[in-house]
This record gives sequence, C-alpha cells and structure tokens, in this order.
Amino acid sequence: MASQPPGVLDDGSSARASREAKRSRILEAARTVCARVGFEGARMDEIAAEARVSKGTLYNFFDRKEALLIAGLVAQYQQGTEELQDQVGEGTPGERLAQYLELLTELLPTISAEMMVNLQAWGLVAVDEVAREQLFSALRVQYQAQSEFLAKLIRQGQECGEFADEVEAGVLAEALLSLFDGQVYRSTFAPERANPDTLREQLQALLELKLLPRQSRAPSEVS
Amino acid sequence: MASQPPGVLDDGSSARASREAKRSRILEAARTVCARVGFEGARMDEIAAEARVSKGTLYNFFDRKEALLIAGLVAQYQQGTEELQDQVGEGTPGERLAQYLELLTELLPTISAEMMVNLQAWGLVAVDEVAREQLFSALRVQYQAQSEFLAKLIRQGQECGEFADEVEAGVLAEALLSLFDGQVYRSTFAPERANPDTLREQLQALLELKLLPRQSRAPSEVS
Amino acid sequence: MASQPPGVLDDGSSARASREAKRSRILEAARTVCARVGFEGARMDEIAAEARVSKGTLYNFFDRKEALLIAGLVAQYQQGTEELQDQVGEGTPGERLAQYLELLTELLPTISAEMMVNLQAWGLVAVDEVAREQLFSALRVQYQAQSEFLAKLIRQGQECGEFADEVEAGVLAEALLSLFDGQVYRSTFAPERANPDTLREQLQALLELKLLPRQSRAPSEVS
Amino acid sequence: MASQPPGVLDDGSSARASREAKRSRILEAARTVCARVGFEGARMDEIAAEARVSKGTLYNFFDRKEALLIAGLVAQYQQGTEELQDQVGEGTPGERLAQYLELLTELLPTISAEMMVNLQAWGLVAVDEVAREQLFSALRVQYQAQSEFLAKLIRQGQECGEFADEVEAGVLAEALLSLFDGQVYRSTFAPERANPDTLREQLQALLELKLLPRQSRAPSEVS
DNA sequence: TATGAATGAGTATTCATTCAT
DNA sequence: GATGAATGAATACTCATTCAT
Repeated sequence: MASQPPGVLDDGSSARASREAKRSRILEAARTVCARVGFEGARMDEIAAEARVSKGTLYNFFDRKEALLIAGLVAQYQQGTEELQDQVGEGTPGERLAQYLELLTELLPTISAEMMVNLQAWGLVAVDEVAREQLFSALRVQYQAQSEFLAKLIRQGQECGEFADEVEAGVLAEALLSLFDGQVYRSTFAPERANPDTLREQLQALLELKLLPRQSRAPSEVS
Repeated sequence: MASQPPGVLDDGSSARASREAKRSRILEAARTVCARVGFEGARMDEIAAEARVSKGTLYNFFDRKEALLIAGLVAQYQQGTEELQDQVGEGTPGERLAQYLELLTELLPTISAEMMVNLQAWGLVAVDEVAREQLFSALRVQYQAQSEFLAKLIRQGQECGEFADEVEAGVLAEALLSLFDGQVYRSTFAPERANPDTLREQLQALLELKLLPRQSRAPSEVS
Repeated sequence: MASQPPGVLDDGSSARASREAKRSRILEAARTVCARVGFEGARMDEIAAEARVSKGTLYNFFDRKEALLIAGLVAQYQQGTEELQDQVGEGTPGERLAQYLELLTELLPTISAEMMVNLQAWGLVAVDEVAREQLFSALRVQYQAQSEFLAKLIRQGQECGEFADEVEAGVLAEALLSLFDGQVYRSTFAPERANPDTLREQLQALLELKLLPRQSRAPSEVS
Repeated sequence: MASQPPGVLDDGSSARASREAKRSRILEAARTVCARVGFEGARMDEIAAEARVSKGTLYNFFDRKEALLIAGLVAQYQQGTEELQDQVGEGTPGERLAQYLELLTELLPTISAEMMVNLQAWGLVAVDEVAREQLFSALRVQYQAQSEFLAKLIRQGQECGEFADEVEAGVLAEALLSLFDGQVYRSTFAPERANPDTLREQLQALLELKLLPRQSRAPSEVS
C-alpha cells in the first residue's frame, strides 16, 4: 500500500513492527508519567515528551487522553497476570498452588505501589462512561482468568486427594483472591500492610484448615 | 434558621451550636454532591448551593476544597463504623460475631456504591500530601477500631470455648476484614459481586472451619 | 438579597446600572476587536483585555464565545436601525421617504465597511445552530422593521396622492431594500461600489418612474 | 485512471491532460466537501479523500489550503456565469432579457444555498490578503461580465425601440443585478425569500415601468 | 511524483480562591 | 461573619503543513 524506495523488498512487516514498537513506547511512557505525577496529574504534553514523540502522534494512536491512560493500565494488568501464571512451574497441584500464592505474596509490595496509581483511575472513569466500560471489562477478564486458574488448581488437588473436597473450589478461589485484594487495598493507606509476612500468615492459616485432607487432621482429632 | 429572635440574649453557646450545625450542613452537602456527581466532579459552587450558604462561607470553615471533601469522607466513614457497632445486640460472642458479619454482608451493596465515590478520592490525595495524611490516618483509625472490635469478639469466644483457639484472633479478624474489603473492591467493577449471598457463602465456609471448636466437628469425622 | 453595608440605603439600581454598563463595555469591546482582527480572529483574551475585565467575567455575561460575538453583532444592527429611523424628520411622506433613502445612501460606505466584518459571522453560524438561530432571527426582526417602516411611508404617500398607486407598497419597499443590500454586498468586494452616488442614481431613477403620480408624467407623455 | 498502458509512448500531452484532470478532480472535491461541511469545516484530509489523492498531492497543486478553496470557489462562479449565458437562446432583445432574468429567478434557490457556503469565505479572506485579492478580483470579473451582458441586451432593446431609452442601460443593468443579489443575500437568513415568485414580482414590476417604450404606456394613460 | 505519519502552534473554557462591600 | 462577582492559571485537542521513503 505504501510505496517503497525502488529495489527495496519490503513485506511491510518492519513498518508494522516499528509502529507496534512506537505504540508500546507510548504506553510505557503513559505508565511512567502516571507513576511519577499520578493519574490525574498526567498531561499529554509530558507523556509525549517521555515517549519522544509529538502530541499529534499520541492522537494518531489513541483518540482521547482517557483511551491512552486506560490502555496503559490494561496493558499493565494483562502483563502482570501473564507473567504470574508463566512463573508457576511443575509439581503437584498443592505445590503449584503454594507456589502461585507465594508469588502473589511476594508481589504484594509491588502491586500495592501500583494500586496507588491504579485507584486514581476511578476518578477518571467516574465521569467517562466509555473509559469505564473499557477498564472494567478488562479488569473483569483479568480477574476471571485468575479466578479460573486458581479454581482449576484446587479442583485438580481435590481430584487427586491432595486437598479436602468439603469446600467448593470456586468459592475458595474467590475467597483467596478477595483476601489478597482486600490486603492490597488496605495497604494503600496502611503501608505496614504491604508486608508479605502478614498476608502469608493469613493465607497459610486459611489453606491448612481448608485443604488438608481430612485424614491428616483426623489423628489429632480423635485423641 | 440561624438568626436569633429579637430580645434573646445570646450567651455564646447557641451561637456555637449554630456554627456547629452549619458545619454539619456543609459536610452533609459535600457528601450529597459527591454522591451525585462524583468526587472529582464536585464543585464548590454546587456544594455551597446545596448547603444553602455562600461560597465564601465554605472558606470560613475549610481552608481548601480538599480539606472539605476529605472531612466529608472521614465523617462518613466514622458514622458508618459507629452505626455498625451500635447495631450489634446482646448474646454470646458467637452470636454477636455472626450478627456483625451479617450486618456487614447486608451493607455490601450500600458500601459498594459508596466505594465507587470514595475511590475517587485517591486521585485527589495522590497530588496532595496534606489531604493524603488526613484521609489515610482517619482510615487507619477506622480500620483499627473495626479490627480490634472483631478480634475482641473472637478472643471472647475462644475464652469461653465457643470458638476453636488454634487460630490467632488478630490474624483471623484481619483476614475477615480483608475478605470483605476485597469483595467490596471487586464489586466496583464487577457489579454482580455486590451480591451479599456470595459474600455470605465465603464468610460462613471460612468461619465454620475456623471457629467451631474441634469437638463439634469431631463426631462427624469419626463416623 | 445581597447584604448592604450598615446604614447604606441602596435599592440596587446602581449595582444594576453598573452591571449593565459593564455588559455594554464588553459588547463594545467585542465589536472593536472584531473590526480590528476580523470575526474569526477575535480571541476571548483580546476582548477581555479591550473591555478591561478578566476572561472569567466575559463568561459571567455570555455562555460561549459565539453568544458574545453574536450579541455584539445584534446590538450593532439594532442600534443602526433605531438611529436611522430616529433621524427621519417631519414632512410629507415623499419628503420623509426621500430623507430616509438619502440617509441610507450616505451610510453606504459605513455599512459597507461593517458588512465586511458581519459577513464573517456566516463562517461561525455555519457550524453552530444555536448561534445561527440567534443571529438570523435578529436579522429577520431588523429587516422586517425596516421593510414595514418603508412600506408604511409609501402607503401614506399613495393615500394622499403624492405617490402613484399602481405599485403595491410592500413589493416596492422590499425591492428598495434588496437593491440597497445588493449594493452593499457587492461593495464588499468591489470597493468602488461603496460610492453613494451610484446608489443614489439607481434609487432615484427607480423612484421617479415608480412613484411619481401618473399625472405628473402624463403631460410629457402625451406631447 | 492515471497510469499508462505499458508500452505506450507518452508524448507529454496525455500526461498534461491527466494532470489537468486531476486538478479538476481536486477542485471538484473541494467544492463537494465545502457544500457538505461548510467552508470553515473543510479539512485537507477530507478533500484529499474525496479526490482520491493523498494530502501531499494536494500541495503539489495548491500552495495553501486557502488557495485551493478560493480556486474552487472561483471555478464555481465562472462555471455558473458561463452556463447561464449559454442558456439564453435566440429572439428579440426583450425576449432574451426576459429569458435571462427568468433563468436567474429560477436559479434563486440554488444560488441562495450556495451563497450560505460562499459567504463563509469572507471569514477566510478577512485574515488573508492574498486570498482576498484572488477571490475579489475573480468576483469583480464575473460581475463585470454579467453586468455588461445585461447592459448590452438593454442597449440593443433601446436601439431597436423595444425598450424605453429614458433610462441609462448601465444603471439599469446594475440595478437589476443588485436587486437580485440583495434578494439572494437576504434569503440566507430568511429562507422564505428564496422563493422565486417574490423576486419575479419585483423584477417584472420594475421592468414594465422602466422598459416599456413610452408609446405602449401612453394609450392607457390618456384614457 | 505520490504518499501519509509526524509535527506542534494555537485557544476556548472551567472553577478554586479572593476580597470589596 | 456573610456574600458572590471577579479573577486567571492551567490544558486537551485539531489540523495545516512538512518531508522521509
């Protein structure tokens, strides 16, 4: 479609790649600026400067400021979820669940810091229905994926007898994630809560009681 | 409303009361307006009109817009916590805990709706250190009170043998509140989560395992 | 409604007068700036500076830039029409008509110069339906008034036998005004047409033939 | 459309023709877009898309946006005048004049609609001296041609005794055109004036009185 | 020549805050 | 204390024009 200099063979992939790279750079810049001056304080001028493009170029990629900021946020959430699940290695369901929760726990300080920025998006989406639906549906997708990943692990553990099956896997998965989110939320205003140890303590207490097969507890109970 | 009948000697106390009433009216107006147009969308003009005072008067009570909005938010949190604890009646610790959690559960839709507004405050506090400390310290106080109230109930139940004592009361109280907050947070973008039934299910599953004394579970387990 | 300094009797008329004066100053400033830099080139900053008020004050009086500029234009049209009719003195209908047309003719250069600015409003009203209706309905009112004023004069002249009655007064009034407007329009791009003499020549030729009673022409025609 | 069949030797004339055709297509596109979104609302992007060329190509033909729009306008005026005069058929001067005026009258609604767009050009030429001179001199040429065409017809009619010669042909021609232009101008804000009947009535009343030779009126006047 | 991605100057409007009355 | 008119800083977005390919 675009004319090429004579003699140059170009299937368009490099142009496409370059454009994609520029898009990433812009999203990255948006996140950087948001982290620096807050979501509300982010100005298009500053994002453009950070991404080393002109303001006009920003608008070639994103219709409105809101679309850009929300896209940056969504990319961040997606990247986070993917990386997390990729890092879970091999092992029994119980080991993999423990690993997942431990990864989550260790990420608590990081996620907590990001949350301070991300919560500011609520100010934006409150007055912008389009932005709201964009962000919220992305969040729902991410949370759904996380929830299903967890529930599946739990169900596998129950099937092979590693976990007790007296609790519904879906309910437990949701409870674990809510517990985590609640901890993250509260850490935004009570920084001492960003301590992974507190969370680890809560999760493990919950898990031991819930997931150990009945047999492992029975001996102490008949005594 | 504020003017004195002629001939009445004002000893200063009624003037003070009137001033206090006006302050309350302003805070109330701030909350009303925030609920209507969002935190970011609240304008001083509108709050003044809602409180039936002039804009100048607003500045006699609060230095800056931020101070007013944060004060309104803090008052709302305080009022909520007080009302909640006042509504818990008499009974055994187990009954009172169940009652408290049920009240919380029933409030989920209301609190969820308020949360949408309150989260918008993060946009404001991100760029305003003074406002941040004001809001966050108030939140810490509220959450501390709630947490201690819960932990005390649990500890009482453990002392009288109503609850199992294998779990640390403080850890469990925090876990319960985190679970609740996580549910509230997630309900802001996934409205179907504002459903109290889901929460009730999670809380009860958690409580039964955690808090019933071992003996009450043993019979079914030896069968 | 507004509190007064103690002891000052104020019926509010001076405040109202002051406000009205400020409004006039703003409209005047708008017209001055438009005449200087054109309708499209007028910036709110410049108008505010010219009126010696702040930009915010401009918006206390007029909702939008368009409203301000159109209001300035309408005021100018109204003022022009009123002044014109006020200047027509006493005399027979024929004398008064001649006087009115002579005044119009002498105003040709002035009106022509204003027209260059006023036509620019078409660029604005083309994209702003509200502004369009505001301006156009004002124009219709002004033109209607002018047309009726003329038609009445002609009819009076016909009734007292000063004018021939073979032509319908309304049609002739409209024709006279269209002739004038056409001349004004063409003078915007052909400045030599802003010469009153050309117009006077056309109007008089038209009038003599049209309006002289048949008798006054008959003698030369039977000869 | 523009590419040559392989093997065809291009002597340059077809390339020139092709280039001329592209220029016409661009001008046509400019007029189409202006008619659709107004003069001020026309964007180079849209014109390029309408003409199926790139934006860069627009600038190969016209230095600036103004030059393009003005050129489109001028072409429209020229085309209109030429078409009009070509449509006047054979007959006596009186018949041909009547035909010309009738054509003009029937075009009133069309010209009136175009005028709404064309007047918007005043906003542009007000701030652009070069554009102003380009447009205005083209308008003067067009109007001069029209005026001379009319004056010539009248003079011919006078010479052969079909018209009265008591009125100067040039003055009358100008008066007729001014009357027409005034009607067009006023129809832009008073749409009911775009009605050809009103104009016809005015023109005919004027013409009968003016142009009928004295003899043809005398009989009725001596009766 | 043709293309179209990149550029960046230019401006209306809002609304917290002040202060004369 | 109360009022509310006046103030002016701050910022998203458009679109004509350029120029590397």
